[in-house]
Amino acid sequence: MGRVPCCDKNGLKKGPWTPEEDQKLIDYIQKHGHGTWRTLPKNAGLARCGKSCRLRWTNYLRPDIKRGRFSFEEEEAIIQLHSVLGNKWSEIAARLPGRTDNEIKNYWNTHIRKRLLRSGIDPVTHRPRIDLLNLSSILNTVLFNQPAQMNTHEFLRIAVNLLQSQQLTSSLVYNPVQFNYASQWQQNEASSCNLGESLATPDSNVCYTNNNEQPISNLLYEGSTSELLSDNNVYSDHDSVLSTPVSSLSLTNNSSTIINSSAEDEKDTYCSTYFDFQISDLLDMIDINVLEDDGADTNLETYEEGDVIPVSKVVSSPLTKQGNSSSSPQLKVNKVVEEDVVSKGGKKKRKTGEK
DNA sequence: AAAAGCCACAACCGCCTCCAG
DNA sequence: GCTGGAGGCGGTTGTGGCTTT
Repeated sequence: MGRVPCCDKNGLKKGPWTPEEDQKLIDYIQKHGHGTWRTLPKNAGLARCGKSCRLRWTNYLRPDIKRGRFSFEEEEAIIQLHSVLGNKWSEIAARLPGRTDNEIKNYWNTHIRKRLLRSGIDPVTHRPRIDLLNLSSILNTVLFNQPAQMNTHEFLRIAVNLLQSQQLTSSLVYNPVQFNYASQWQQNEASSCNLGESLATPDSNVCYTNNNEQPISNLLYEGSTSELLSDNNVYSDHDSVLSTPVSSLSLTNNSSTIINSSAEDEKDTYCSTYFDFQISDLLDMIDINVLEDDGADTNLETYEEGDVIPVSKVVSSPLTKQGNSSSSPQLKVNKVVEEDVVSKGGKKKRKTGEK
């Protein structure tokens, strides 16, 4: 009773496939089909087990496999499908023609998952991470019980989470779609920017740059969702996207965007900056301005990374606010977000985008 | 130039379900 | 109805290649 074992593990080759082995497998399947994988290796003259042949074919050699970088649409689909299906890679792959479950799984683990984590999103639940949200209570404790000092990183980490936790549902930061426009931007070589629904924030929430002049919707090219952006009151200081690589950030209590400018020849920098825009990244890269007393710009003090900020002083007075913003507390980040160039292999190159 | 660090991904491992025997 | 192999699937790891030091 029972069947012949799939393969005798003794003497069967393991490890990377050689071009010769690949060609044997391709030739055999093109002529005969794969049939039963158990018998295929012997018939094809391969010293591999059937399972290894099946994986090699389905994950790599199959002619309908789409190789190369995941597109914006594919990345968006993966995130959305994962939020519904979880780690059902085969089901996700079934909805992405030409992509294998293995490829999607790898892409998730090496790219998307890390980005979600860095932005405070639990990659399993697609919701804000509880451990980060709890920082708001820590901040309250600091404020009301023991005025203390902490460095820039600690302060920002707490303050940002406090502000965001007040408006979870509409917060860009907690919407995984935030990555979409980064990818879109990169895909189109800085010629378009799809901010997506996640930027559709209430009218009262305003993001500003140093020189509020142009709505950021003016910067958008094809693929933009202008109808969602028209009331967002997100501004930049130039009117052309090609000459306005965005490289700094403003935060409000429930919306955010990247704002600033640099030279046209820095399009790649622009892309990279967008691509890696994360709140948590910013904490390592920025200066902040804090109003001393009544909100007047002249009273701004600039803190450098690593500086110690008296938290009680900062939060007891209004955080930086400009223009016709709402009365919500704001934290204004004036300085540069460094680009984070993703390299092929090896460490990431991190250059300063500071002008 | 060499060593170390790091990343991406192909491939393997082990478990589960299905179904032939 | 039971057994155990095939196929499918998700998790994990090994390794080549690139960057940094």
